[in-house]
Amino acid sequence: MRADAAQNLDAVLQTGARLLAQNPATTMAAIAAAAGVDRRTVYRRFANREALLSAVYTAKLDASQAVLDAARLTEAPVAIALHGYVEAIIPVSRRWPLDIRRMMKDDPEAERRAEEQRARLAAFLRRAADEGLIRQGLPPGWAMALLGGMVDDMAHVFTDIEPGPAADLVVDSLLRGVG
Amino acid sequence: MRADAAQNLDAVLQTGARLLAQNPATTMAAIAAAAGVDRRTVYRRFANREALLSAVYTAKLDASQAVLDAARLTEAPVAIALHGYVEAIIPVSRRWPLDIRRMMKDDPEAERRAEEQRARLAAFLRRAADEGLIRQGLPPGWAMALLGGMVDDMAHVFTDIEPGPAADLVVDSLLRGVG
DNA sequence: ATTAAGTGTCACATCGACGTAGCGTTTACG
DNA sequence: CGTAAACGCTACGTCGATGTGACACTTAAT
Repeated sequence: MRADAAQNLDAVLQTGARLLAQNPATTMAAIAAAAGVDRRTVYRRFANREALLSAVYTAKLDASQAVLDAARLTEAPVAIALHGYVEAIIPVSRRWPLDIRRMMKDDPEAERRAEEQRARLAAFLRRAADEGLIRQGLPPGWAMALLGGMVDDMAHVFTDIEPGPAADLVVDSLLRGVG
Repeated sequence: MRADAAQNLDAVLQTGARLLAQNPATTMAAIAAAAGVDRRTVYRRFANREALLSAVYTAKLDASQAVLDAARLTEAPVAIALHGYVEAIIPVSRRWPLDIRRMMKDDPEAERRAEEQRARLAAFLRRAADEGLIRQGLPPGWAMALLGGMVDDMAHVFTDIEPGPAADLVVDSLLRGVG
């Protein structure tokens, strides 16, 4: 692939992720215009809208999978692993601000990968509970829901906080609250 | 208005809120079908799609405003007011599961009311910080983001937890965390 | 029972988004 | 340089959603 083509493709993916996050009904024409390319160029890379969506999902899933792989969730001390994971996943969420749950319903492969990644995180949080970092007796999934929500807020609302301090605040708020 | 007409209108509003929450691009025909009504009937009550959307927003804003009015946020002890507010807002969020931020961009009046309600809640949380229930030194809006996220999770993910226990868990997790 | 309000159905026009085609031009890369 | 790849542009057909109109029917309320 030619260098300019690769750059255009990346621009389309990035821009598409950003616009589709703001409005899942964003048109192909709007994405093309915002990416600075002709509408026809988008169709040259992606056969149809579905294919573009799928490519954006894949890009996000690849990035978050890389974070999971690097976080040593099963070996490292839980507190360390938790902080490292949060600090690394925030930039990914900022670069690919898509809402997974809402948009992947019609893409079974993406749904499968997302579910697998959720399972890995859930296993880690179970370990955290077993080792006493997280309290027992909570509804299953509650800690994960809180963690996901805090990460999303940090990624998309408090956009001017760097990943490091953001992870500090998320971990502290999750474990000790704001009281 | 005739009684059956009122019932149909309510069904359209309820069904519309539910379907539009799942998918903001839900078609008028789908809403009408799910409400058990002909498409033409929807257009008799609401001049166009915009008007239906606006009516759904208004219904949600009315309900949440009633909760704010009843919560005694400026007089009651902060811990009591917080718990009461959460317990009362969860059923509202379940009945009108719309994502405010994403959908009201083109309805200035709804946006204004939503902003006003956010301001009332923010003022309450400032009082909570002044009185020591919430820690100082947090980024502005962080406590509110956490509270909103927890309420949404409780309303739409943990749907089988009653409002009372749900409020217990939200307040406890917000103030003391899950560590 | 009467009546007016409300509804369902068939039909129609409009409009925007999708996806495709051809053609001339630009540009990266050997 | 030369060339093939990539691009921009204009145009076209299709399709689904929106919104409207006319007419016959049911049904709530007096």
